[in-house]
Amino acid sequence: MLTAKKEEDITEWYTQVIINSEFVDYSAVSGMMVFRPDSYFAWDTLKEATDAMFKGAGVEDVYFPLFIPERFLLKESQHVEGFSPEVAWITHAGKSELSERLAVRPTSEAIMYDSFSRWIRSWRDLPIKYNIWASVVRWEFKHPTPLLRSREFLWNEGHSAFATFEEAEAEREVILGIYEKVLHDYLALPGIRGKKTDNEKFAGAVASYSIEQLMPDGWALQGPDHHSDGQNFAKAFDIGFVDKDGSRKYVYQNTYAITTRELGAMVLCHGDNKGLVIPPKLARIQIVLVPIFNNIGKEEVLTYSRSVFELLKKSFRTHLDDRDEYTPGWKYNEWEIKGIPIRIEIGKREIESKSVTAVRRDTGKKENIKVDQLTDSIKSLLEEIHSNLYTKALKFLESHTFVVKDYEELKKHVGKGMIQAAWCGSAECETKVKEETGAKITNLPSNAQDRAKGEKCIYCGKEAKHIANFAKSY
RNA sequence: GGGGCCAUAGGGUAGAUUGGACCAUCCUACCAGCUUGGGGUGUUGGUGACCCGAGUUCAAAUCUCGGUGGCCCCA
Repeated sequence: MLTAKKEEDITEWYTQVIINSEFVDYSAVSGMMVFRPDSYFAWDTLKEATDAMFKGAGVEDVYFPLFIPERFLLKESQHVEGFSPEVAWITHAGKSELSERLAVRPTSEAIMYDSFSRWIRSWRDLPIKYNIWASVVRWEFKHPTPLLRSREFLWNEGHSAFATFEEAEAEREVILGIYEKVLHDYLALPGIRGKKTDNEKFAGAVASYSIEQLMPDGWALQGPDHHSDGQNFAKAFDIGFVDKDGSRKYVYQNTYAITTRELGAMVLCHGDNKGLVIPPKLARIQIVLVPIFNNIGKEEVLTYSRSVFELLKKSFRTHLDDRDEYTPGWKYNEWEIKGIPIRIEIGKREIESKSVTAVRRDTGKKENIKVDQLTDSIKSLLEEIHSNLYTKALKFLESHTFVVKDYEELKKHVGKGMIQAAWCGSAECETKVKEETGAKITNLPSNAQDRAKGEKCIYCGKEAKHIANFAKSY
């Protein structure tokens, strides 16, 4: 049972929902969590869908070691600086101390690029478009939250190498397009695509782009991202090739990722005071059948329920909840906490009218559906649920995106949503705003940049170069 | 990075100020049975816990120190 209300205490609500729904659990290791069947199914589905799109874009899956020799991690200075405070180290094997410490990967550049440097010889070896599905460990000292900030999380790590800067740049559109499609089609979540500022870019990158998402408490969460590494890593790891003209050049590289954090975003955005609301495509169980009987009509109801179950099972992930020890009302509540998209109630009335009663998780609306139209009706109902979830999330994002012209106005909206304001591009102004308001620049929204012309910086008043999206951020 | 609060069955709690009567309270969960069944049925019986280590004491869930873990606020 949930006691916290989402609109009153969202952090307590979040904890109660993910635990009580048996979505995830805490583990004995601080900051590290357990994916139970429902959350792992959702991730696995997301992963398979993303992977299929990657493969469509010519990306190949590989796997690299979990451990990275210390000397590799030290090769790119910004990279080291960014990650070293959070690295977990392997120092011993059994009782003997290792001659060189091994880092548990916080990200895989250092181990992958050592191989890249040996594999790439000629322009004919390029481009390389590799991806690994893996988990990484970042020993965060901020208070960990399951899915949103875990010390170990699952993700994809795309790593590409190109002969030219132009080719590398062209990849960004493809990958971010895939991520937006995954967010839209599977998680039913919108986002704001844009460039990160130099302060906020990935450690070692030349430029980072992200999809920023807005949570119901008015805070922003960084979603999937894509980084242009330029030749930084290529120079540090000596990834060179002989070009057509006979000269030796360094490759241009990109990296990109989507993580299990998205499941946290899904919980926050779609969930309600009854529990989780899982978008149909990510639901391990899409439809749950609850037979309603008393001792007299029991067999009849169960027989009818089983026939409906056999029918639905052919097209949907369906579960028949014929447990005898719980009442229908109890079952309704349980499946609602778990966020199952559709509940079907079957009792005497439904048998008489050769129908079922379907109840939507997202709206709670009940409707009677004749059995001979069941498969088609359920199919469109699931689609409706998905698009309703997306539309609601999009409306929330739109109604909580504030375009502001002066600093006082910006301050008023901090913590209440995305705040778009003109910015001169200086790190000083960015830092001052963050210090004074707590809001940072999440990114520079791609679709808003044409509005920067003629505007003045929200902080210093000098000529603006960008429209920046300010928000308090997870 | 700084400050504060907390730790008792699977979950939530009482017991602590005043160390003893506590083989530790209550709700929930779990197991067995009966009952019930269109929004968390009722009932009987049962299972299950004092975060870890050291100290003080005749006696520690309770006091002291250390550790570990969790939560909140500020940067």
